[in-house]
Amino acid sequence: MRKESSTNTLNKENLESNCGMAYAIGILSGRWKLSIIGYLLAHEKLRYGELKRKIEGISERMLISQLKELQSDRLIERIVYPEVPPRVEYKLTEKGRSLDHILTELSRWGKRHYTENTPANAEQR
Amino acid sequence: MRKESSTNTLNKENLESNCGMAYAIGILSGRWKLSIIGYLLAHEKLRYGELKRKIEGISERMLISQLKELQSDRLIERIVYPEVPPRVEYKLTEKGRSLDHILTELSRWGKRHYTENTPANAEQR
DNA sequence: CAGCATCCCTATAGATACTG
DNA sequence: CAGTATCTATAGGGATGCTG
Repeated sequence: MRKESSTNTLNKENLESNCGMAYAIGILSGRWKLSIIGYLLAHEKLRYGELKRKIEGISERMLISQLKELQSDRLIERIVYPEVPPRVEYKLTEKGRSLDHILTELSRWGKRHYTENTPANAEQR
Repeated sequence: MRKESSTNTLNKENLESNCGMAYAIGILSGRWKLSIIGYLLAHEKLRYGELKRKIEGISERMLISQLKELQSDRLIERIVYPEVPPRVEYKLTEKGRSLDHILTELSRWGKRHYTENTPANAEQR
């Protein structure tokens, strides 16, 4: 797994029996990662600034760190154009794109269950 | 979405276009949720103490809170037996179990890509 | 046994200002 | 434009002790 991605971890036992899952989840569950992936699934290529504008609410710090993690996990690719007003584009890698199917299914699952959402113990908190 | 689950959020724009996904991810990305779901997929029914022992490393505080969230999202069901040494069992709901397929695929995806893991910029940090 | 309350520490992420 | 650097607040989560 990543060094200390911290948002989502599975313990050792589960890692052993379920490392694929742990890996997938570890990779996918940063605060904004799925936003980014989602936009890149829709738009093919996006510049840093475009992402920043689309994911309004995210700080530059977060955007960069999430992009770096995604890149380091080889889900996205960073393309630098050596121009004078610098230009950087991000796009999904083959690996990143290969998530499309699963994410679509997950999204479908979500849609299917989103409506029937009657929390059991909503009164808590 | 949940009130302030905070671990994983999608912003408004993305929520609109992708609310199913956001819902799914919001539900699934607590610190230990997938551990719990994983064990319940494997074991059908587990008592509080069993979970605590299996997910060694989790604190009671966390276990309870994750269980509550899962329950409140109707992924798991809490069954209380009115006995004198109290007994509580947790099991997946139909909804929870319906994730099996996707989680299996995700796990498979993870396994497939786990090995070919050569981080692009591992030297960062 | 199952779970809640409290204290407290640390990592995470927000804001802001700066650079190649 | 595309990031970095720093500073700080907050809250997530660990440890501990208590209760029905």
